[in-house]
Amino acid sequence: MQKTKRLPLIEKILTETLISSQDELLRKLKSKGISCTQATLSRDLRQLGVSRVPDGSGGYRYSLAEKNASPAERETKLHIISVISGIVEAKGLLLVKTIPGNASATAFYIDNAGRKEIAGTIAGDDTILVIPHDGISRMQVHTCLEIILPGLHEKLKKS
Amino acid sequence: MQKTKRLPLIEKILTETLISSQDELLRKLKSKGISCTQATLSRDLRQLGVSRVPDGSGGYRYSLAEKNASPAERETKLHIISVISGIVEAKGLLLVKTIPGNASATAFYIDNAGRKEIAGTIAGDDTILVIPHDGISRMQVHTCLEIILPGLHEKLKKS
DNA sequence: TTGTCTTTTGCATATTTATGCATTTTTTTT
DNA sequence: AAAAAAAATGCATAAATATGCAAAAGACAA
Repeated sequence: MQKTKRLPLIEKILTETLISSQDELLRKLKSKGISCTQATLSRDLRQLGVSRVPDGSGGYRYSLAEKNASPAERETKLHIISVISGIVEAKGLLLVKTIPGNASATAFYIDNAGRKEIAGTIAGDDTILVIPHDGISRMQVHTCLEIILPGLHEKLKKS
Repeated sequence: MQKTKRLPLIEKILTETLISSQDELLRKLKSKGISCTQATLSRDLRQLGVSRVPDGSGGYRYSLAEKNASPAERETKLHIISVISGIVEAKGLLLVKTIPGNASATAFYIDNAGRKEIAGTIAGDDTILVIPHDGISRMQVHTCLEIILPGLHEKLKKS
């Protein structure tokens, strides 16, 4: 399944390059070894929350919401990612492990992302319990976290 | 020419209502007495810098850049508008009059809008000189200012 | 493993959005 | 005021994007 590779790559491309159509993105992806159809991209972009904004000179560009985020916010995100040591699943819930003392800041960050997939979080000292809403699948939670904190899924401990 | 009424109305509608397609916006406009075609709307939205963003539940919505702006920023805009007493044209340039002492803050605001139509501004105590780039028509400058500070054109002193 | 259920994906196509061109309206110049 | 230039707009259509449906791939439980 390509999606777990594709989404992060799309995010990366969008931050590094000026993309103005899905076909253009499609070609960029292919040149990096990932190929799919425009239909799939359309769905990916929606899932990633990517918006299409006028570029001010007659064209359009695709833009990650982050672009509008302040440098401080981007900083925070990187910090949060660096502080997470692993993810494990148990009882249909998700446990995010951080280095000691960082759980509550991380939980706060996740809460504030405002994703409707997540009902809430409970943080100890180095562990966060992420509670998904009813009807949200494990897969949806993963994708959701991947959107909030790209690259996170690589820290998933398989059971 | 409807455009001077249409653009501000579009902005108003977008801040008040959730719009998810140009046709929907078209109908809303018609219900408020302004009618045009989808083609015109497409051009308007581009000019206003309106972007189309995933709404997080499978659909899309049109969003003014402002939506992403902080409340403080919106506050500032309202304040700036309230402080402008009039606009006059002279020698192909634009003079914006403010209440005394407010010119430089206003000029700063205009500069920071980052519009390419405007080369720069010079502020005194209660007057700002707005200098458009070569090749930018009076009309373009007006529209540009209308985008930065909606409602402004009503303060234009006819010559 | 086998069958069941969920997710991902492509294909074909519907829907939506953008645009070239011609026309009308507005602005600017003479 | 008349002529010339620029801008706005609609129409028809091109281009881009989204989506229903079916097939394939993967996850999961028994």
